[in-house]
Amino acid sequence: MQKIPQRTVERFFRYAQFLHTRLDAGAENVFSRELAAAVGVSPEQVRRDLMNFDLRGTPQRGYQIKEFMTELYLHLESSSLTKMVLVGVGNLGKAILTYFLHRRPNLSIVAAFDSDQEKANRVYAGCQIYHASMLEKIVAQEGAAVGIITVSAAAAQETADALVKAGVRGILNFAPTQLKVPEGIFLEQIDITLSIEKAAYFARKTALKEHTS
Amino acid sequence: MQKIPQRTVERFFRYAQFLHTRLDAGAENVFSRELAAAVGVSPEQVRRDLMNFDLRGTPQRGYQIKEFMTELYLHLESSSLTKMVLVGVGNLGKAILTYFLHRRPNLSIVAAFDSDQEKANRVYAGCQIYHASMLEKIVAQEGAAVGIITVSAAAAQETADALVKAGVRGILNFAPTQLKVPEGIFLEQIDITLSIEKAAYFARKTALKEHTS
DNA sequence: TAGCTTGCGTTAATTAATTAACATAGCTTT
DNA sequence: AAAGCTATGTTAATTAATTAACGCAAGCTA
Repeated sequence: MQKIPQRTVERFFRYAQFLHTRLDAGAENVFSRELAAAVGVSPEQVRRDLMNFDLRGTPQRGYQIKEFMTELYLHLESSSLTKMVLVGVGNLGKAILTYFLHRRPNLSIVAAFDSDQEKANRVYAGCQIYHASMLEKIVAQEGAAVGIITVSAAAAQETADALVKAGVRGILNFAPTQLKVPEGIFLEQIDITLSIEKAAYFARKTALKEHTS
Repeated sequence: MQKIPQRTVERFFRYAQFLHTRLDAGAENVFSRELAAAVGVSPEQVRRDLMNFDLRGTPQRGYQIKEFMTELYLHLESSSLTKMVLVGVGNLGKAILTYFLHRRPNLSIVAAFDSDQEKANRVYAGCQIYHASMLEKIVAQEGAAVGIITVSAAAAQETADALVKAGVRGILNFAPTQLKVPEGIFLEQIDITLSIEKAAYFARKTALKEHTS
């Protein structure tokens, strides 16, 4: 199986999401241009992505949605359960716990951690919260594959180190710091503040363009 | 002034963040390799980015941090205040309001909106919450440039339409749907669920690689 | 059944972005 | 003051990703 670039994988998940709604709506077939419109890319890009699959479409009908989804799930390996943990039960952490609760059947946040003794030994959104000192033990015990970091920037690196040490293979970092992780560990950074700043920047630029044109 | 690609702008903000900490630590100069390590890119990339600036460094000293920051702020236009609004005061919306409160001096969330009558006419994290029906009026009145969408996927598009109609030029969308906005409006999508799925996917891939190697 | 339409599948071209390479100028050292 | 070291500034090369182009097969129409 060939390695698929990150951007393409993202689009795969979006295709899957859209196909799900189409299937619920009773549709059996779908065209590349519909997928393109739903995901915000060009039809050519969709067809290009589909070269990764063993899937044939036809003119007039497009692709069979069921076949398409079978192929997608095969590649995305969504059939197996992936366990995740969350570290840092602040506002953002709580939001993610609530938001993500039972949203995806094959993904589960099996434990949360916080360094605050007050927050530990409680249950939030159906998720058990432990004290941070228990992190390595429980992550290893559960065999969690992904760690979600929602602690402060100052504590993010040591949290990441602990997660890696405990055996996770992927990290999703919401703290506004660039983390260092060993080779082979997947790292995704989501810096909300940075995104807001970026949006503000380009919004201003747009304003400027209107004035100068 | 030449147009700067989105990726580069992101790095600029990260440079700014790092330089701020260095300046606080009493440093006066900085090398490209230090910036590179802090931001997670190569030193060549840093120097390449700096070609956008009118800034000279020297061997042995690197770049003068103060000059660097002056140049950065000039390009990022961080001196002017940008007003933003947030729509959807759920868990995520509250997290962002709290998280972002006074974090950046030149960015301000001036109002929040929710379709729930219960939530309206209250103040959360120092931010006035209005009923959604007030959106267009207040956005236009305040001259907000950026809208942050933290409503459900179903309500996201109509929210975006209303924001655009009211005059915002940039939108940051946290709802898991691809939005359509007119040409010239900046759109940034942050799909947390998608990112989590992606992290799970690559974490599994990494695991697989270890078995087969 | 012949011709026409339509949208797929693939190859090619273009564009963007990253990485590498290297000449240059400033500082240090002796 | 000359030689050597160091990290910059820039150009070139490479790589990745998107966009365009177009032949082709499937089904519809008459």
